[in-house]
Amino acid sequence: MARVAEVSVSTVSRAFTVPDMVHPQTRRKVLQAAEELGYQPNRAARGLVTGRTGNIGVVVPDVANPFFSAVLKGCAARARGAQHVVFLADAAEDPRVEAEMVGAMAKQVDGIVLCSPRENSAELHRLVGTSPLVLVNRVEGGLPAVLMDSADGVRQAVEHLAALGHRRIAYLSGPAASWAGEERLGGLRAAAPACDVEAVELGPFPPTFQGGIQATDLALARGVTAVLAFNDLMAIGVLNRLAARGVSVPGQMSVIGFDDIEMASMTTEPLTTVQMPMEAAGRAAVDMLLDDPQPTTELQRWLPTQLIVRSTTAPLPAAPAATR
Amino acid sequence: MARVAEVSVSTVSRAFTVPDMVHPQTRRKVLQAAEELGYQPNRAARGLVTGRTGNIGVVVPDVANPFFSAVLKGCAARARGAQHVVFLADAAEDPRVEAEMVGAMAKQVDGIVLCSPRENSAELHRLVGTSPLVLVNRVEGGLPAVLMDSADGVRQAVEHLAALGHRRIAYLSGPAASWAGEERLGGLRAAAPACDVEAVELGPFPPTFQGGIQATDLALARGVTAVLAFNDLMAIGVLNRLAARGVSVPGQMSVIGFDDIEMASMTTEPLTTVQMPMEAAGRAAVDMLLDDPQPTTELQRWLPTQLIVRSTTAPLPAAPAATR
DNA sequence: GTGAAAGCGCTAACAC
DNA sequence: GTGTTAGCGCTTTCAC
Repeated sequence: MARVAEVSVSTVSRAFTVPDMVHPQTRRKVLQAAEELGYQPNRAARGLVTGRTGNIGVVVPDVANPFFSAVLKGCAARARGAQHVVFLADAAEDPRVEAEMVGAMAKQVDGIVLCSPRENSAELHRLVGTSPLVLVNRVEGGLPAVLMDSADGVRQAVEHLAALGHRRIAYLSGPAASWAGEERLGGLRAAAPACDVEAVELGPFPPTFQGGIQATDLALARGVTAVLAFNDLMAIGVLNRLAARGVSVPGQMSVIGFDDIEMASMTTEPLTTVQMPMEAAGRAAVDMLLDDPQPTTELQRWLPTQLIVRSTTAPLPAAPAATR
Repeated sequence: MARVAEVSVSTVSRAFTVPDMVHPQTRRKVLQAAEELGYQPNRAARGLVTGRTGNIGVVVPDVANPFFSAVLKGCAARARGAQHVVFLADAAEDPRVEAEMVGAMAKQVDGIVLCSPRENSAELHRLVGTSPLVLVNRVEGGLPAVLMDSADGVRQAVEHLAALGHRRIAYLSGPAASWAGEERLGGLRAAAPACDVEAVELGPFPPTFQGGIQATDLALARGVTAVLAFNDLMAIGVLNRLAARGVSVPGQMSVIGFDDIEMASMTTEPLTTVQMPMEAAGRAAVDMLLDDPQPTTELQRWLPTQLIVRSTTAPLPAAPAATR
């Protein structure tokens, strides 16, 4: 390459890294030679000497889960904008694999985004030594993190239902160990009394379609007029089971989900849901990893959630006029 | 590291790459020191000298699309099994980005899996020089590829409908440029006459929920008794529109989708669909990239598709007994 | 079985 | 502005 362009290797290097430092004419010569040869600087070799690889790692529990693939998409988009490539690790929901993958990527990336890590506190802190880390959807000690304000989402949902006249609603919780789940529960316990509604906490249930089915019968037995599910998948299960049991939505029962996976708006009854900004979270995480020159910046970045009202929520027929 | 273990760097290297070549006792010493220091060989540096990076690249048009995230998951799983890590590129449905990403990854990977590449033939062949390539869901010149037998899937679907007594069915085509679409059309044109059914080709439509809505009215106007949609997303749109227009499924109209994205089985009417082995395709692609010592192996790997019959297809009420 | 030395492709001083 | 040189962390001859 250097030979073809008739310059030294350093000039080639400079032409790519600090273009203003080489004579415009020389630069042209180099770039043209590169074009002909299809030459591109070897990023791995570059990383070896600069210490910066131009790669960022992303670890998710399951790529096929739309929640995580959305985060991943956000990461990929921002990484590309910053001329970085992303290293993906699918941890298959296994904490050990998670740690192992972080190790494997560590030396090859400038930082790692860990989505909803399943590992325990100690293990997590051990990994920090390996490579800069940013957590998504989990808080842990003093580690930088991107969080979504689930608690506020719950508040919005509860206020919405209360305004519609509902006075007794069920919350269907997801996995017990989930950080987001804790947050939501907290939000619920704060919002319910404030809105003068009674919250019936049910669960934990698996955060799946089946979990929703299972939860529905319990909710029905408790005489609530509205249901707030841990996520959209569960909410869709609820919708299904309610239909099967002849309960009309939103006539007899209002239903709200969480996450807003795309398909939730496509069911026969478009689902009222609390939207989680997953792509934005991915982007924010990469941002924190990359343009954080001074580590004194805010350690946690909170992203707002937003209630999207669709056709599965409606006023209670017997509800008094909203004058109050 | 070498100092801590009190051996030379070469011995450390050997302890990791050719363990049998070092004295068991020395090996223990090295491994133990590595454990203490949390040392792991730098894969990038290793790649520099061996020429093998231990990375494989995967580029998809859109990670958030469940079809591609499934393929990606397959790739990631197999890569991990082969001690490789995957480089992900989300091309954002843009052919130029696709090419650019291939270039960026080329020197850093042992091979690249290109999923449903949007680029033209010439560009694709140009990229081959950069790095070993395996295509998924597209055939192109003499390039190695993993394909799913869509044509056969259509045959199964048509046979199924024919056996149920349907004699006039609509096929809702997706994007005109899609290779898989061409395949399916071919399968349709072969299977329909053979099964004595009349196929009404409609479209192209966008391969989305909306596309399905749009297509439904056309299909209804053509007096068909069954519909075969380009993919599940469209099929769900169809289901929706049919419900809105008061057409009962499967009573008055049978509906079949393609892909089997997970959610298709969760709608109120679980969708009959032709299942595409997306994860398997990802695994196969990585296999072809990695354990292909002799490039004379089969160039194309065909994966079977399978019709999953669920509740959106049923016999035509007026259907004659299947004696014929 | 182990060490010394060369070199993978690149960047970063340091000269000129 | 440009060339020379050292060296990033590793593997791989080639000695011993």
